[in-house]
Amino acid sequence: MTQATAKTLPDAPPETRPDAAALRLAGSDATRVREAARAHAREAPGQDPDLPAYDLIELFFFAYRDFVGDPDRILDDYGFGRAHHRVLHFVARNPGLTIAELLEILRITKQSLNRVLKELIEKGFVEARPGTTDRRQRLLFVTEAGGSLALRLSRLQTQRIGRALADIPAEGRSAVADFLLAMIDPGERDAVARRVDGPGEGS
Amino acid sequence: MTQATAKTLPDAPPETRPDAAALRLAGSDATRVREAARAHAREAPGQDPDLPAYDLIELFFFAYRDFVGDPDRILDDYGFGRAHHRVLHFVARNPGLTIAELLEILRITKQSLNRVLKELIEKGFVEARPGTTDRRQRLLFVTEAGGSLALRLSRLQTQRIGRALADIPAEGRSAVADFLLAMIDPGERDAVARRVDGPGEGS
DNA sequence: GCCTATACGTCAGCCTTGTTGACATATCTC
DNA sequence: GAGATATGTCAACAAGGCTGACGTATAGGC
Repeated sequence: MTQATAKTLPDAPPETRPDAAALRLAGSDATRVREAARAHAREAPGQDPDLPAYDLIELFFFAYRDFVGDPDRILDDYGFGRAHHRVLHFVARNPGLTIAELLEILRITKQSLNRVLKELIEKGFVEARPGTTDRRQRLLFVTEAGGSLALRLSRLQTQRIGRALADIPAEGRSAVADFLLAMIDPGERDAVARRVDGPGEGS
Repeated sequence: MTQATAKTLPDAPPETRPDAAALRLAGSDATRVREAARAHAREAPGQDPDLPAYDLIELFFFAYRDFVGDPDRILDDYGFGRAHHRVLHFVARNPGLTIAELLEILRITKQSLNRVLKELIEKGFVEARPGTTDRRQRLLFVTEAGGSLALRLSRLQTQRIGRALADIPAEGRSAVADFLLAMIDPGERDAVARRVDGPGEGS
């Protein structure tokens, strides 16, 4: 997981690439240009696609890396990876989830899902029961152990989020949530929004 | 394989588990409790670790997935993956970057790095030159093609970010940046902040 | 001018987690 | 009863992490 992007320095087109030293020790001219571009980018963030939002791109990258890093360490003790985490999380959050629904959420193949799901079941963290109305389906639930682990991992991540939000005023906090939601593909935004707040019930 | 390292998996007594139907069709009592908890979580997001911030956890997950999904499609045409993207990005952003520095940023092993870096060099997207002061080092630069690709990918991601920020007021935007920065491990926050705005120069 | 530490490359093998393709089984629906 | 659907499974493969071991060139201290 994990990823980033790229860039050509606005003031340094690659073909004109000066020497290494020259680039690194770029004089005050280049510095001034860069400063101006940066200031502009701050006013109209992402509005001008010619000025990539390098700051947010990289912040997002590093933030996400640390965000998933917390659980990773714990999962390791159980012999689980991120894939297990995702499955465990969504099953915990959506009791009675169907295989098909889970595949839809995770967007992986059933073979990939089955590998980790099988392990979660064998180790007693997840349980599958035949559907009541449609007995071909397998409804997924976390066991007590699974629920505890899922909760523990969620709390870990929640703590990091809590620390990050601590110094942010209320309006800023909703801006963060709005931003994250708006980063999602428009087509699935609604589905995610619905799933995110209150999966247990239509409410 | 998956072995629970030196750990006795806490057994999950299936008998304690409530029935599937009971869980899914939880009555209005449960619904009311859930509503209350959700409202509370909105006021004090992440402050109470007993109430996981499920919304932000999941939003972050889905947002990041779509965020890296854009470049993925393009990279595919070049036979590159996310690993290539990361390398290309940081080399483009930090001309003259050293192998050691890149390893530091990416936090992967040199063997992993070398695999993708070699491909990027062979395909003419990245170039390595011996260091001037220390000739053991290899200073990395993007070629013209590399710069273009990097820029193209950054613009793609910038567009998504721009759309996401479009409806967010100025204060909210800085809150987003603050949030992302604060999500990063405190220890490396400074290093990232420095790298993020203006890697070319100490400025 | 050595000698050691450092920067980097490389070979070999392993793991996780994703993929495709083909096929099996149970159950639902018409 | 026939066909669609939900799921499981076998086999093979790829990307991108990892460890361990070892090789080479250069820097730097003495």
